[in-house]
Amino acid sequence: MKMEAVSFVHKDKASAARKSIHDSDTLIGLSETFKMLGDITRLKISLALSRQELCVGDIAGLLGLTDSAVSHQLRIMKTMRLVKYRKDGKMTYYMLDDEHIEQLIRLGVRHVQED
Amino acid sequence: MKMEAVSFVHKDKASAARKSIHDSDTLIGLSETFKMLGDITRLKISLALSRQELCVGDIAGLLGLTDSAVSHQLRIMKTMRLVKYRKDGKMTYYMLDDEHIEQLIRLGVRHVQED
DNA sequence: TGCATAGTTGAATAGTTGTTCAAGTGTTCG
DNA sequence: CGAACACTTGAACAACTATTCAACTATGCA
Repeated sequence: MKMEAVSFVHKDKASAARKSIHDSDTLIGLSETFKMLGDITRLKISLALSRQELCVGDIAGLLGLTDSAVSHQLRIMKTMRLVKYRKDGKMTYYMLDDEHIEQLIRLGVRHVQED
Repeated sequence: MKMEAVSFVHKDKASAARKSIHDSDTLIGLSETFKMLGDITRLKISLALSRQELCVGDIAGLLGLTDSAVSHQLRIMKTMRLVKYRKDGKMTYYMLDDEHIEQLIRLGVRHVQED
């Protein structure tokens, strides 16, 4: 017989756990940041830009993708503030927008390579 | 006139960038790790488990999901080594498998909350 | 043994996402 | 101006993925 819609086996643990979960906005931002790095193309782009700015064509050549595919991803990464850009004549140079991204990748590498 | 299939505007920068890109296995592992945290349900589960172990039903109750949905995600997280578990009678208690995950989330929060 | 509880699993479905292709913008240079 | 270059954009398609539902296993308890 259930007296409530949601029954917990461990009410105490559950309420402690609830405190660990951030507000909805932070949560959505967090998952979107991880989603950005969860795609292998965007991850490669992030790594390629970790040492220097690059133009779209160079990224495409480097990763074996079309300019269009790269441009689409860069647009997403731009709106998510992973990259910023500067224009110089015909060229658009992209660079990482945030030092956290590099730290996230470095920490991720440790997770993957240990064990 | 193109003399090669792939032409770079900046050959020097491109070759420098190439060095920043990890081997294929690391890259795949990395993107899969980020993909795990990129889903908001798995992210919430990770956060819920960041302070204590929980059973499937409590996670489901906490997050407003069915046991089944949680179980499916936990299976994926288990194979990706994000969580481990112990069985005690009817119950299965899940916990985080790696301290890197918590660090990744903390770093991600900084990225999201700082402008 | 029988029944409730706790969780797992497989199939199906609905939604999301990454790439491609074709067409477009804006800039440089002769 | 006109052609070439360096992207950008929108639509369409294929692939992937998260949840649901129903059926199933396994344990505990009366």
